[in-house]
Amino acid sequence: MVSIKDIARIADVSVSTVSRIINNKKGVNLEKQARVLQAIKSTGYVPNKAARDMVMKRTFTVALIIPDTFNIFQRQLFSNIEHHLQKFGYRTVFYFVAMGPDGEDDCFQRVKSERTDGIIMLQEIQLHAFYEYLESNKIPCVITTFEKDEWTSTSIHVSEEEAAHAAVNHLIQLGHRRISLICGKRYSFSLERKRGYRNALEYAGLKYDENLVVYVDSYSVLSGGEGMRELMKRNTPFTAVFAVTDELAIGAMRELKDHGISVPQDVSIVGFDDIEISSFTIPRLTTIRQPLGEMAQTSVAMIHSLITSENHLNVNIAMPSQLIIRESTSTLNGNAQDGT
Amino acid sequence: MVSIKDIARIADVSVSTVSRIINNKKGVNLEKQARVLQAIKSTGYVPNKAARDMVMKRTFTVALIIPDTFNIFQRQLFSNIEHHLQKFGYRTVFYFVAMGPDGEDDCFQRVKSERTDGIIMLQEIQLHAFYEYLESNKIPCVITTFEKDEWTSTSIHVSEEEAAHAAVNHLIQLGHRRISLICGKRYSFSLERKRGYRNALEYAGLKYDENLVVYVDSYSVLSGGEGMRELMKRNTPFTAVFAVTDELAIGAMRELKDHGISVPQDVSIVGFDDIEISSFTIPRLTTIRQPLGEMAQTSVAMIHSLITSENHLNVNIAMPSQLIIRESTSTLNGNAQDGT
DNA sequence: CTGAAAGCGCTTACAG
DNA sequence: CTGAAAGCGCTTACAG
Repeated sequence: MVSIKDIARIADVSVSTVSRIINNKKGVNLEKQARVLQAIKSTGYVPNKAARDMVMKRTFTVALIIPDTFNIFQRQLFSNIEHHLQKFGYRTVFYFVAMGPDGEDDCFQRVKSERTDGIIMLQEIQLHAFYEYLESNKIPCVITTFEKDEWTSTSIHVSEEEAAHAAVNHLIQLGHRRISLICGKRYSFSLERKRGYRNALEYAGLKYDENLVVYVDSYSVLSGGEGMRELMKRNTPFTAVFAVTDELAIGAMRELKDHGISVPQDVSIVGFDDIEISSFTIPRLTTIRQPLGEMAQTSVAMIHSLITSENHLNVNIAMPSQLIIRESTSTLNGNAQDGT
Repeated sequence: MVSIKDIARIADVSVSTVSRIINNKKGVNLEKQARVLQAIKSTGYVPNKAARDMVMKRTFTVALIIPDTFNIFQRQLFSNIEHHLQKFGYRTVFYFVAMGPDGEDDCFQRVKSERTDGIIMLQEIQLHAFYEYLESNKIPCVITTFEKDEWTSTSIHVSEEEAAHAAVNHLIQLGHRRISLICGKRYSFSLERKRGYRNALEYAGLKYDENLVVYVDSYSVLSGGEGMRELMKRNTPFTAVFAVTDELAIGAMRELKDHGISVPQDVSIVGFDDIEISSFTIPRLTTIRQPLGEMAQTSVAMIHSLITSENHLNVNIAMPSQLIIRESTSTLNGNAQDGT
């Protein structure tokens, strides 16, 4: 494996000047520069990243922390972030963290051992020591898709509660009164979306009914089906449902279809996230669009600023979400069924 | 940032013995061991990966090369691979490569600079120098989801052509004679699936008709819709379609629906890959299942073996695929329309 | 069993 | 403008 010494030898200069040329420092003899460039070209030499990282105490990479069970929205988001990061010259390393203390600990070990320049978190981690570490070592960190109250950091997110409120209110405006909720207990986004659901109900003078809410284990299409099945078993009539993610909504629609219940004629349904596939389902899904591209772009702009600037001013950015009305919701009319 | 020297000082031993303890070498005084373990615990010390990588000339990570436009199947696959890699103690670093020479070159620079222990390729790269580099530096590499003829390496894949043949033959068995193809020109898998389509037709004594095949730019749901739109413009009647990926098929189904054409009553459709969502579409999609889990597992088993063993025996593994019949295909009956 | 020393491949003051 | 030297944080022979 060719090293900087080889280049120095071939070009008949010192390693210092090779290093200078590689790093575009000004003031090198043009003739020598030509010689080393030639040597680099002929050998295909590329500096060893590990060596450079060690001495510079910078890695030019940022870590992206995400749940190993990432859903489609998160996937679209991290693709986007990776792309922007690359434009800024950063590499991205993904830390997929498994549920529970062990997963978090693995992640923590990696941040300590790999020393990335910064961190973007798409998932909450509980481990207290983690935040202490970031703080005491002044490691730039931006949180995206949620906020963390106990920890001041810059975060980029949508007003989950408000957005969910808008989704449910859409259903209420259409005349629905018995609105089910499919949600989960993990991750703050679900809790907040549930709160938005509840608020919208109360705001409209509707009673919150535990029988109309079902909790599922994950936010996948499969869970959406399970949630709907559970709901239908309960014999509590409903004419609309708010699913806390699009995937859940898609699974729920599938299950309804299997029971001969039509969307939106019999039951209206609204999701959350506006993932790609949601404009292609049959029927197309009404949902809340998160400004994915903007969130990604802002996240990397912020992490870059945090990495390169002296004063770490933390900001909390709430981005606007938008209700996208498509085909899965309609007015409650006379022949709407009970969904049972 | 605490280093090995700090631990040595705190525990009052040499850095050598700290290193020995960290790396679980046998034969260290138990009392000293206790002291350094205590020091490590109290300081939260974790070895610097960059330093270790440099001196050991190993990184304990494998690179996963994938197209930056990865589709859902590829996403499921790389998630799976990452997971298995982790079980073997490897880290995964993703190289998303953009289409074209620049993208490939970036990727090549990264493999040269980051020196991963091995490489798993989910995407073909053309650059000749790349393979020369791998070869001359004896860098283990496994290719998954395709084969590369000019380059002997271990590869894991499905018999694309055969599988496509089976998909189209299913349509033929159902009585279809005018079968469209939605495919692309990029990536070998599409070419091979097209070949399977053609073979199946000829095998059944059916004529291959260019008017029935449409080429799309990507393998996304969006492109599926575009392909179908194009097909319908041509006024060439068809009663069935084979889409080279599930996403294409899903997009095509959506487009048909918009034109009031029912699947499978009017037109039958079969996809390829069996991505998760395909069991939840309306109607559920008939498709070819690739043994995703097995492919992932085998890929990492092979790369691990290549990394750890002396003799690099290359193997070419063809895994079985399976036709999954669901709701999007049915027999051609009297009232089937022409699809125009 | 254990420490001092050399070395991995770089970058960066420091002289000249 | 440029080279010799020190040093980054590790591991691994090599003595003892």
